[in-house]
Amino acid sequence: MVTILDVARLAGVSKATVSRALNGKVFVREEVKARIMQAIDETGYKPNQLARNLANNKTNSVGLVITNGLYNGPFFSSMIYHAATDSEMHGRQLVLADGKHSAQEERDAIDLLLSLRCEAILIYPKYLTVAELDEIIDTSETPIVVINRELTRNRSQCVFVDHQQSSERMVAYLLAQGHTRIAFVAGFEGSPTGDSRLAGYHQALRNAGIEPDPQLLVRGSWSTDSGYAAGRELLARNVPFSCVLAGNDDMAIGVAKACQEAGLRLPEDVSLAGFDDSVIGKYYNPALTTLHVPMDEMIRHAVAILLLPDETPPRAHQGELVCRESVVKVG
Amino acid sequence: MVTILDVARLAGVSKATVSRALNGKVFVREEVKARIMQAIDETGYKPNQLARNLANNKTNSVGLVITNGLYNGPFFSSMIYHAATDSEMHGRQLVLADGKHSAQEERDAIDLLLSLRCEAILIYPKYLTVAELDEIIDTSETPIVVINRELTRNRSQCVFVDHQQSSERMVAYLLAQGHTRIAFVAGFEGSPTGDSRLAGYHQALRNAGIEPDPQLLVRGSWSTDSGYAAGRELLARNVPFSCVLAGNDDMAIGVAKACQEAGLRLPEDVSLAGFDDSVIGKYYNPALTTLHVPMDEMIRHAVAILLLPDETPPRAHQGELVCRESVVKVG
DNA sequence: CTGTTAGCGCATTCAT
DNA sequence: ATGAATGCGCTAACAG
Repeated sequence: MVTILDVARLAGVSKATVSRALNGKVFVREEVKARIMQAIDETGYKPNQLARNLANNKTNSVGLVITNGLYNGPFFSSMIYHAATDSEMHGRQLVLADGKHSAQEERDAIDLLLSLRCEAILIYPKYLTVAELDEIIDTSETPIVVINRELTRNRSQCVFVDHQQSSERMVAYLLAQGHTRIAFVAGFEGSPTGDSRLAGYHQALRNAGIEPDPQLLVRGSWSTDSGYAAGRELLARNVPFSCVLAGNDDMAIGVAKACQEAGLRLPEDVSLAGFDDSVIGKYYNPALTTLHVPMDEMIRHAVAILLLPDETPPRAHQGELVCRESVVKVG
Repeated sequence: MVTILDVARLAGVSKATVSRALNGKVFVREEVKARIMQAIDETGYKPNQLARNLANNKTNSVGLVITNGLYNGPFFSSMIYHAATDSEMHGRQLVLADGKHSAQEERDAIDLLLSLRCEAILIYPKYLTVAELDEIIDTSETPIVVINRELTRNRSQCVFVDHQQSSERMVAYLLAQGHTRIAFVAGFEGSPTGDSRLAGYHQALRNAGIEPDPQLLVRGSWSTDSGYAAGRELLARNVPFSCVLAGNDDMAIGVAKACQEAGLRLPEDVSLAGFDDSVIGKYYNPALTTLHVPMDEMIRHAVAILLLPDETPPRAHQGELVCRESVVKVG
């Protein structure tokens, strides 16, 4: 491996001068600089970022922890996209770490990023609880921001939308369209996002004086496949409903498939809605009514909190109802 | 920052002993080890991976270069997913770098990963040509594997499928269904993948004695939005066709939207097919006929070439025709 | 403006 | 089995 010393010798200067010529903070005679550049060319020298980082005690990188199984699918791909874009905008490199399948592994992923000396860490938790996250942030010297959880103590270290309220708004809209028998495809049992959306569904129904029918509740696990399975389960129960609200768009599209296989037409026979506003919903036939989650805005905010803490006040993010063709008026 | 020295002092041993206790290659008395572990606990010591990497001259990481604008969308999300999974399977960490918007920036991304001392690099090129990639690989000491290009010299350093042949098979199938007026939505001008698929389309038509009609060719840029625009453009030309083949599934779904808006029913009035076999195609209504690209298999192979070069013979990857509902027989 | 010296935190000789 | 010394490649004082 060719090091800075090789370049220095070839150029007939000291290591320090090469370093200075490269980093440009201190002036180096043009003539010397030229010799150095030529030596770099000849040797094919590439600075060792590792050594540089160690000497500077900084890495210019931000870490992102998400559960591997979730990279797939439009939601997380959009998240990685924005995390990478925004990091680079601040001159930082994004490093991914896998939260895998347990709270412990999510901790391990954070530790890995910490040991890599990332300047800041972004986490979209799946298993770690709010209490655990608060604890981790309390004891961490490097800034950590949590996406999609409302923390108790470190309220400025998180970005999120109010899923329950969003869900209430969605259900209120469905009710306003005349639907009273609204089925709900929940997410994972224990998923805070899923639970909040479910709670919003229940709340909105009760606000309208409707007692939720447990027969109208099925569970999926966020994927399109699971939505399809949930849809079939719902249909097999043979209970009447005029509308299905799925915990996210992916599942909604799975439900649509199940309905169509059963000979139901969308939206004539059954209305359908989801959450997240993923790209496909816009192009699906019928175009999917959904609740937009401003991922771009949230990630931009999260990265700003990490990297420019003084200039970044906490602020709320709002979901937005997107009405398209998949929901029709009834009654 | 708590270092190995703090731990050593607290445990009343030398840095070397702590290091040994941690790495486990050399035996350390159980009793001493216990003291060290306790000291680690008390101090909250986290090894500095940077320093460790520098001392070891290895990083346990593999880099992935792709163009940022492409992270989005199911195709690349699946790629990142598999790259991360397979890397971790080999005990390596995935580091993303952005190829941005030019060949130079793709080079820069590689250089960044090189300077980070990644052990190996994976690149899904967009701007760099085969000749340039061959040149880069020739002069690089760290292994580089190119995804989705057939290299000229470094034939064992790339994984790809034959897009032209796949496309020919697809078009042959469409012809066999009785379609003779088949429109084609190409990708970027100059995209090797897009050009190969287009070439396959032309070849298959000529094989069947049909002269390609330029009126049936439109261009998109891989995104669903661009497919929609291309679809509208095609319809505006007012030329007859019974089938549209899009350069990828995303664009196919955009085309579908355009057709439906024009009052055409799928697949009764127009058949539709794509490439890639993205998740949504399976659930789309009608389910999309497509050509499966074995991304999982290709990435697994690529990572194996990088990390286990001796055990990994080069081999061809095959696309596979997936016939679903969006294409119907005519005539 | 440039050379010399001293670390950054850790792993790894060589001693003992 | 453990300690002391050395070096990984680079940057940052400190001199001149």
